[in-house]
Amino acid sequence: MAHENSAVKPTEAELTLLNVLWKMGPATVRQIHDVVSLTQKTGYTTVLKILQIMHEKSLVIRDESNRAHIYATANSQTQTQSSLIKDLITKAFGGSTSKLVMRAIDDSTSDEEINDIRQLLNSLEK
Amino acid sequence: MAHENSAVKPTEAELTLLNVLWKMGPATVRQIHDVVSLTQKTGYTTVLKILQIMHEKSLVIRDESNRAHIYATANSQTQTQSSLIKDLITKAFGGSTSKLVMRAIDDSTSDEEINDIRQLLNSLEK
DNA sequence: GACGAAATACGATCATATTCGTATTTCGTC
DNA sequence: GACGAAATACGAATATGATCGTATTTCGTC
Repeated sequence: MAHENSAVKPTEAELTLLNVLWKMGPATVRQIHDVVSLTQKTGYTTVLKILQIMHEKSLVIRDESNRAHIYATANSQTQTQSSLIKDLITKAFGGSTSKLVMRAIDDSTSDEEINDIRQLLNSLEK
Repeated sequence: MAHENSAVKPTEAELTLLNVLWKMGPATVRQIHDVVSLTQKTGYTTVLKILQIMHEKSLVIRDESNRAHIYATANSQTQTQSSLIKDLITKAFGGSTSKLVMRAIDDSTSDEEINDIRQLLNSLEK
């Protein structure tokens, strides 16, 4: 059976906030804005508005029991990453996961990263 | 020195047309529209307009020597794929290529694809 | 219970993407 | 060189995303 939310692809601004939430865990708008402000000049109400929209889309959940609502991601980082990769594979790699992986690896990856990847592959072997 | 076009990220509609051009090679608007029409109900002038915008953005080049202009991609499929992957790695994987690769591989890949990937890794070994 | 700080809610503005209708241009054929 | 088919050019309408100003609400403190 399909998930109701699996089709919702976050926009760029939304993804920025999801990244913050994945790093911090549940947080208030104020806390999220403080972090975002370190790297961007985005207004407080802009962050608030985007979070409200994300709530409508069920990209985040929120605890309204206190005055300052506490936001948290509705889906795990892993789920969202998978969804975004899947989308890219479909739209730019003709549906081929291996083509995406090969392109990613070809594009300058450090020896350390190559090792990480090889170990994962070995662990998949029967 | 930087490439003037390396920063231009195609939109979704644009990527659809790039896919057609990569498959067909240089083509007229008519030819591109015919292919797109197989899977979508998009008007001829819509395809034309998007190609014109892509030309302004230098995502495509065109030969205007004949009445029906012939469009071709400005960048290779590989370059564009790399650019899109890089963008996703930055925005959703904290800049880690190996994390993206691991996620892609974890997400249900066929045995055949796993073998393709492993062979690529072996070829990278010294 | 009034005040004020800090929060949310709301709505307007601006930017970009997408779509397509209509106008104009081009060129082969008669 | 006029005609018509088929192309491009142009502009408008619509949708979505991003931003922020202002209004309203909330709640602790006096």
